[in-house]
Amino acid sequence: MRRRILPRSFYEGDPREVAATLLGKLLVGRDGRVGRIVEVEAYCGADDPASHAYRGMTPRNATMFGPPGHLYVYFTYGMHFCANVVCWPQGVAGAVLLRGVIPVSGVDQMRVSRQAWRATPVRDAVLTDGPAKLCQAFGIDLADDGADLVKGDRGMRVFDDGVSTVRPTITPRVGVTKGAQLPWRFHAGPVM
DNA sequence: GGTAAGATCAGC
DNA sequence: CTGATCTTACCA
Repeated sequence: MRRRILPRSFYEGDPREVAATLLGKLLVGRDGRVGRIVEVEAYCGADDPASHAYRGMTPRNATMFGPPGHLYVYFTYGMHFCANVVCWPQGVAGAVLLRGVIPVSGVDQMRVSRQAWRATPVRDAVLTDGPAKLCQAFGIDLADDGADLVKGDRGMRVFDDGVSTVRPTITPRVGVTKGAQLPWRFHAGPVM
């Protein structure tokens, strides 16, 4: 089926709704890298103690307060990048963390990117199944913070190719200590 | 100026 | 389960 860029309006709503509907969509990156989004988490800004935006705007999280449909990328644990899709209207912080994709194409390039600096081989099964892993695989770093996913100004876009997903599995978020009980993680089962 | 925690990952 | 690795935010 034909690929259609998700419009800006897709991202203007509540991160929890955007997260649920983002499952099954295609993350299209540079060098032909494409992945189907199968795991995401919603972060609800001022309403969410686990959100980087819970206590207001800082230099790091400023992108989250900007217009929706942009990428919010942050650096953490001294070595990893994580990528989010900015939601809600400009001025209201909220985002969806991209936690996992299934490679659709450009797998060779993903392997190369993931293998860099590593001595032992990276198994395909764990190529893009984590927020920092998919950033590595797609070559996403701080230079992509603020990238427009609708215009594709930095080669990153999100498409809908009409593929249907099964009902998402909903669980508490991974790796958070505050708001740990909130069921804001959405995981796709098999994608057809 | 000091420091604790962090939306993680890989290896044992 | 632990080590790696360092930025950020918060407190004094």
